[in-house]
Amino acid sequence: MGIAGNKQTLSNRFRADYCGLLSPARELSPVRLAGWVHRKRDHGGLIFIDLRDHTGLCQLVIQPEHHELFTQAEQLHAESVICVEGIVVPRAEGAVNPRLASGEIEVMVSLIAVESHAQPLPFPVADEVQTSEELRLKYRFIDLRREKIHDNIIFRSRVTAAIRHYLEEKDFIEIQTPILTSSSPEGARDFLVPSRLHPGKFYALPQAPQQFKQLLMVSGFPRYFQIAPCFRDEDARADRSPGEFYQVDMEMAFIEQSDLFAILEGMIEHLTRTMSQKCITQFPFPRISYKEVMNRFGTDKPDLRIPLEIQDVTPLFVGSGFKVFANNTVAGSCVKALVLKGRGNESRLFYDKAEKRAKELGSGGLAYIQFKAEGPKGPVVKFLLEADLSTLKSHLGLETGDVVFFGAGKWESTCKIMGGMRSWFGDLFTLDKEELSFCWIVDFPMFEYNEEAKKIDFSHNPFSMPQGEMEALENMPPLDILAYQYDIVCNGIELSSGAIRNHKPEIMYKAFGIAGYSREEVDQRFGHMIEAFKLGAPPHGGIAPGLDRLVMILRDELNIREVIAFPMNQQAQDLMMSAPSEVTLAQLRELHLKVELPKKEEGKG
RNA sequence: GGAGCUGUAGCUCAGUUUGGUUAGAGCGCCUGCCUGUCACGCAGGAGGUCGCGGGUUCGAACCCCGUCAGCUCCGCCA
Repeated sequence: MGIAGNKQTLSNRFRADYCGLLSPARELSPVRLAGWVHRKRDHGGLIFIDLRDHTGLCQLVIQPEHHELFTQAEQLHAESVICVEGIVVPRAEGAVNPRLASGEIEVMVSLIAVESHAQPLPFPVADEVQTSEELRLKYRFIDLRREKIHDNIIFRSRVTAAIRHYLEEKDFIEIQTPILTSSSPEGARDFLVPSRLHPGKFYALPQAPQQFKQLLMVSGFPRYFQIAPCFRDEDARADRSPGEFYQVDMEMAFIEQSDLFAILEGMIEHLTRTMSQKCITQFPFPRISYKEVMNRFGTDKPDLRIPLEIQDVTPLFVGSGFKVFANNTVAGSCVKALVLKGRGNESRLFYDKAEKRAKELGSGGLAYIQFKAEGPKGPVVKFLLEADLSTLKSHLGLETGDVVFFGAGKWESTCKIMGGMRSWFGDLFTLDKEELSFCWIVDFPMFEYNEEAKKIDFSHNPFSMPQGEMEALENMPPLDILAYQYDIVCNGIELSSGAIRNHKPEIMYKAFGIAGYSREEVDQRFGHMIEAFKLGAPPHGGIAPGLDRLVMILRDELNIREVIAFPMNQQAQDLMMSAPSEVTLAQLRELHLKVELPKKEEGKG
C-alpha cells in the first residue's frame, strides 16, 4: 500500500497505530494494530504474520511461550481480520527487510482478537496474479484490497481533491445539477427512467450537464465546475466505460477560447507536477487545426510521441501512369504517403501484415515501395516511371533502406486509414510513458455533408459558435465555416471536447437553418435554451475533461476499469450487484410499464 | 449488429498441432513435521461434468457444428 497518507490519528479500542507507519522511532513502545492477515509463515515453533492495513504491511511475531496465543495464530487464515497488541522491537541485523517500509522493526504480539475469520478466498490478495476480469468484478471488494488498484482509487481521490482545490482557487463554483432530467434529442442513446406520477412519461439521465451549465452562465455564475456523472447508453471500449463515467465539467462566462486553454493548461500542469513524475512535452500545449491534424496524423486524437508523419503526395501523381493514384488527384480526394525510415528490407511478412491491417481499417489495399540497394521494389513500382520515382524520393526525403506506404481515395477516409497505419506502426517505436504529449485540436468544421441523407449536418455540437459569427454564416460556403470547437488530446487519448457556445439566438436560428431546421423546429426542440438566450445571456464556453481517462493517463493504466471502484463489464452489467436485473410485476405496474421481449427465432441458427 | 482471441482443479496455467489406459504442474485447501522467515521449508492427502449441447469415431479435453460467457477491435459514442 504505497500511497496512503500518514495523518492517521484515530486511537480507539481497535487500534492506535498503523502498520505502514511503524519505524524504529517507536522501538519498545506498546502498539495496538488492526488489519488483514496478508501472509502467514508458520515455523512450528515461531509464527510470522504480515499484517496489512490501509497504510501498508508490518511483520508480527508470535512466540510459542503463550500457548493460547500461539494456537490462535496457528489457526489464522489469510485475509482474516485481527486486532493485536504488542511491543515494537528492532529486527536483528540481517533480519531487516528493505522491501518493507516498516522493515526495520517487527511487533512482538501479546494479544490477538479475531474480528473476522476469512474462508478461503476465490483468488489471492497477497499474490497479485493475473485473475480473470469476471472474477475480479464479481468479487470487486476483494480485488480492491490489492495494492495496485487500491492505490489507484486513493490516487483518484487525491486527483479530485486537487482539482477541487485548484478550481476553487480560481473562483470556480461547484454546483450539482439534476440526475433525473429530460431526454435530449441529440447525441448518444439515453437511459430512461419511468415516471410513477406521470404515466407514460420518462425522465432521462443526463449524458452531460450541458444545458444546465450553460443556463448557469445565464444565471450569472461566472465560473462553474462539477465532478459530474454522465450517462450514455453506448457500447464499451478499453478507455470508455459503458453506461456511466465522470467528467470534470466546467463552464465560464465572458471568455474566449484562449482564456479557457490557459486555465485548463494550468490545471493539468498543476496536476501533473504535484501528482506524478511525468513530464509534459510542450507548454503551452500545441494547437493543431482539424485539417492539419488529419493531414499529418490521420486522426483527431494523435499520439504525438510516435515519430511518424503522413505526407501529401497528391500533386506528384497528376496524370501518373498508375491510374489508381492518378484518379485520386481530383478535388476531395488525395494520395498520402507514410515513410518508415530503415524498414525497406523487412521480410515479405512485414509488408503483408501491414496490408492486412490496412484492409481491416477499410482500405482496398496498401501500396508500398521498398528502396533497396538493388533498386526500388514493390507491387506498384512497375506502374511508375523512373522520373516519378526520383521526384518521390526527393519530395519525401527517401533514402536507400527506407519504405514508403501509400493510401489513395477520398480525403477523410484516406487520412483515417493512414492514421490507423501510423498508430499501428507506432508499436515499432518505444514511447516514453513518462512523457505526456498534450495538444489542442482546434478549428473543427461547423458543418459536414451527410452522404446518406444528402444534406448538411452539424459536425459537432450545434450550440458551438461559428467562427466569424453571422457574417460567416451568411457569406461563406457552409462546409468552409469553422467553429470555436476544440478537443484536448494526450498521448492518443481524447480527454475532452469543448466549445465557445453560441449565445445569440439569431445566429442559432441561422446555423440551424443551414442544417435544414426551420425556426419552428428549433423552438420546438431547443425552445428553453433559445428562450433563455433571449433573456440576457453572456458569451460563454467550457470543456469537460474525462476524470476516468485523466486518472488512467496519470497512472499508466490501459483499461478504464482499473481506475473505477465498481465498474461494469463490457456488456454494461455489474457482476457484483447483478445489475441490470428483473423487477417485480408490482413495481412495473406502479410505473405503468409492460415488458414485451423480442421473440427468439425458432429453429436453426 | 459484425470480427478476433480466450474458456481444463478454488486461482494461474500445461496438455489440443498428430484422438488412445487412471487429465498434469505451481499456488491455495486438509493432515503431520519445522524457532528467524518475509513468495519460509519438508512429507503426505483431498480436490475435475476439460464452459454447455449435439455430431463424427471402436474411442473425444483434443476433430466438426451449434451455443453461452469474458476480453479486445469495428460499428456506436463528447
